[in-house]
Amino acid sequence: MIQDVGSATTSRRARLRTETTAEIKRVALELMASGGPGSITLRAIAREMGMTANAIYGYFATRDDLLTALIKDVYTELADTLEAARDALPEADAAGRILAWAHAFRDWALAHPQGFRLIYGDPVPGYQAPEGGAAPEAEHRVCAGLTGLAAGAWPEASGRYTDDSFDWTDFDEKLAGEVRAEFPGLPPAAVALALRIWGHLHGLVSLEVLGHLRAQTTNPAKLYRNEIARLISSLGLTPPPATA
Amino acid sequence: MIQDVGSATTSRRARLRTETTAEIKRVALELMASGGPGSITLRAIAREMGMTANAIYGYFATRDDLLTALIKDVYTELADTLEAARDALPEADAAGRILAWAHAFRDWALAHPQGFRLIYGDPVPGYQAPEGGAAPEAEHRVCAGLTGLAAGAWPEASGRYTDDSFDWTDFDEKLAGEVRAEFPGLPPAAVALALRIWGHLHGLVSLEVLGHLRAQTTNPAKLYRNEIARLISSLGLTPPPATA
DNA sequence: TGCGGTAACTATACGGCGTGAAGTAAAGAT
DNA sequence: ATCTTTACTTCACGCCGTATAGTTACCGCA
Repeated sequence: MIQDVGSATTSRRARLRTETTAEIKRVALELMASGGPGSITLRAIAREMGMTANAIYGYFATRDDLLTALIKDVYTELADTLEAARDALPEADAAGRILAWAHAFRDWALAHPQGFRLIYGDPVPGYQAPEGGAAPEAEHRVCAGLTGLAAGAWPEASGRYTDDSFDWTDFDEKLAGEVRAEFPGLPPAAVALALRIWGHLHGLVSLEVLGHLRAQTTNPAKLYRNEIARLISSLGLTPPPATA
Repeated sequence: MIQDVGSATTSRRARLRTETTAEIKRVALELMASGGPGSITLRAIAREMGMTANAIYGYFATRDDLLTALIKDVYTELADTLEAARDALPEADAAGRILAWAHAFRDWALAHPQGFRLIYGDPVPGYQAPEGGAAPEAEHRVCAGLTGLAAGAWPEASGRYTDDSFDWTDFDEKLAGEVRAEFPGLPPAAVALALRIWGHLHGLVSLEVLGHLRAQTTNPAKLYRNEIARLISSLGLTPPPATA
């Protein structure tokens, strides 16, 4: 059973440490999946791992630190999923990419409702997000990805947004810089469009996942499809034929 | 100091009971306003009232029951606010009513962020909403109010929604019944429109209030105004001139 | 006027929570 | 072989919701 499993560059200690950290997060996500973000508890995690709750303090300074790490991981996974769905279609297919992104978003949220709550809901009792949100990086990626979608649609859509009076100073400096570097010539109105798209998608999905739509419609999927089709149309693109 | 303050129909006991119930809720809302929904605690309420935590069990069977009552109250207050803002303008001014409703929604959310979290966020640790949401009635009112807005815009907007394939069975039976009674001739596509409008507004406002927009835009108000203007335009109505 | 019922409230207790302080045993470094 | 660091446990504190039992004060009725 004695064998060399680790690389030579990391010590055995560091390896064990990494593995234990990963296990803590894995167990925490399991608890969340079965009981919601509120059931992420140091004591429950420790119980599951055959440890004492205080042992976790060797890996995370506080429960909120653990939650922050989890939020970052889950949010990053969401961003990966969305970008993968978008990049499965050619850049030229602007409408298809928006459609793919939007459905990937809803599908992910329905498949991981507790993860969605963790990211977008009020997470847990007294959790306070550390300065400017827990996962600004992933949030930024999502926003930049949406701006990419808007940029793809801009040739057709720009004519409908000439009366917008947005300015680069209306947006986060870092975000604006990235967008201007990646899409030269794209006006600030396109970023506003991206954020509005985010609002549309997030609004319907969060209402659905958090249960506020259940009492109104029996067919949230149809509502969402309709929303996306109208969104694509409003950009001057051709929506795909409706499917049941 | 001895005087008759209550009405003859309610006993002194019942009066005190009502007052105490109201005080519990009032203190709970104060705690929420200062520390978020998570700091609504039976013990904290009792402390504030100079009582024992267990005394509250005489008024609410459980902490979740209290939370449910609070959600209902706050949601009802929101619905009142929205309807009042809408009804301040004549029915003929469809665009103005949508505008008023939308801004009342955001203004309320920004003025009562903790109330917004209570209603729309994941409320508190282990809170489980009792069968179909805590405040189905207020939720219904909001939805019906939005449908009223859609109905007001329908003469101008209907032409853009002829290709929608919504059916009355796509919506909650009770909601559909009310809508058909109040707005005869209004097609189910108008209810879908109302829900989509809700999604738009809720999406941007919840992103802003829950802090997910802060890292992207420095001017969420402008973004929201733009969203509403485009929404009104997309209905074939004339948006009001933009103001700073 | 007095008595019985009941409503309102307290006292005590249990288990669970995050977290701090102190101690222990094993692993690594020298 | 000794010293240091790491991983972990034990104990403790003050929070939490809530169950059970006991106490007090008021109300209606004789």
